[in-house]
Amino acid sequence: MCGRGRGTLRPDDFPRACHLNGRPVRHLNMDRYQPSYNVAPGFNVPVVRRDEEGDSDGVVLHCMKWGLIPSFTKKNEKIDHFRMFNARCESIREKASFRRLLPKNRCLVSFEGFYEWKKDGLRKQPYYIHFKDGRPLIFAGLFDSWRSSEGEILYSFTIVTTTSSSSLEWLHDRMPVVLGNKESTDSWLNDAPLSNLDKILKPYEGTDLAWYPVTTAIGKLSLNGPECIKEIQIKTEETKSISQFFSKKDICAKPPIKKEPVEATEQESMKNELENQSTLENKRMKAESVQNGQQKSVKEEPESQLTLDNTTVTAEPVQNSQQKSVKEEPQSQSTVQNRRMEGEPEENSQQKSMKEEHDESQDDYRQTTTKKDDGDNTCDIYTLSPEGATSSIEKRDYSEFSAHAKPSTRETERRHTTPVKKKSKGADDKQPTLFSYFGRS
DNA sequence: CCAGACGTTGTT
DNA sequence: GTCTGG
DNA sequence: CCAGACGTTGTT
DNA sequence: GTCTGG
Repeated sequence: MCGRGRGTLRPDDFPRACHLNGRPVRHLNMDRYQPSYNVAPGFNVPVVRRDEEGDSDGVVLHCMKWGLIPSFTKKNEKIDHFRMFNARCESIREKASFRRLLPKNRCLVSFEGFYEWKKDGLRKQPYYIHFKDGRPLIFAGLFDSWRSSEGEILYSFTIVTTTSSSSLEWLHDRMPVVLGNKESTDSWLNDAPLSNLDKILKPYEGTDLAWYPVTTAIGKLSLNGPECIKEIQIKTEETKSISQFFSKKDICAKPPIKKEPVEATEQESMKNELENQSTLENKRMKAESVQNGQQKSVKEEPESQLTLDNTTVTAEPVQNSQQKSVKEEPQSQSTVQNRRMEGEPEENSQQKSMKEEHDESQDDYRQTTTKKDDGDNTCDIYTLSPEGATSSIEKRDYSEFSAHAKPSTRETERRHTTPVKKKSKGADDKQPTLFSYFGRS
């Protein structure tokens, strides 16, 4: 589990997401960071760890390789980042590779979301799991360093996993340890004693997680743009027949036939337009991409939205039946939450190289604000540069982050989200609004 | 004493 | 490095 | 994590 | 199925 994630945060987002406002932050190897919607083990990923040098309360935003390479790895041994990209919390105290890291080598890993493949017989359907309000997830991590034969020091980390929360059991039996508040992140990062570990290395049972199915094309790492997190409609046997009935051309694989919305609400169709637009743009900036028949079929299927809706409309199977139905999937339906993508295909890629070890003093955190949606969702995010020598930035619509927190459409949004104990119509849960992290800086 | 392992997934 | 197995 | 290969002989 | 590569 947790072998893929979305890592498109800007460097400045990490300390804030980890509730480290005001503390000195050193940057290490951040020039290696290449944001991607499809991050896998072997990638360079920024983690936050304590700074042993300098100020005692300082932290380091340190770009490391995902996939632990223990320090005792043989010099000649081939390094394999896929062997230990996860660490079972049940075994970190025993296993030699992890145990030694517990005292002083803990770190925080931050992804906006992660992907999990649900096995349905032969099919494997990936889902994207994220916070409703779009704030990043914080995982418990452990890191190590290894000296290669060339004298190079390789830093790497692993993500601690635990059993799945009750709301995600239907998807998978394991999930990353999600540190949901400042108390837990501070505890993991700073607490030397391993006595309190059991308290924080538990499945995240908060009600503010959400998920939806995404294209199976994310299996290929070459797909690494926003289309990775575009919600798709599940193809059940039923839907297949229906869509076949309405359009035969699908099987004949004709040249690009523009979409044919069999049925779509107003916002749905609008969403589709936006997404089609963005897809084109992405293709343009993408080096290779898998652009072929299959991917096309995925996006040119605005139809099939109808069937799934009945499931949810009827009633939320929440309440008590929830825990029993491990088999059944409280899975997706159409959510309005992901109306993202760039509204303005402006290509304002400016060069900005992140400097090593550069200390920033951007203390304009406004995370105290509780403003909801001010309508301004544009800000800089990092996008892949062809060769990754330097990171380029592109202006685009950032609503994908905050859209999840849209107060409107609450009822529909609630479907694919963590079941709530009580379904009182009033206020949603008590989770703090933190998406202001992403206000343009 | 030395030698060898040291890990996670998931498995129609 | 550190633990287990022989 | 997923995707893709999975082989030999003999070769200008 | 199993191994390699990303």
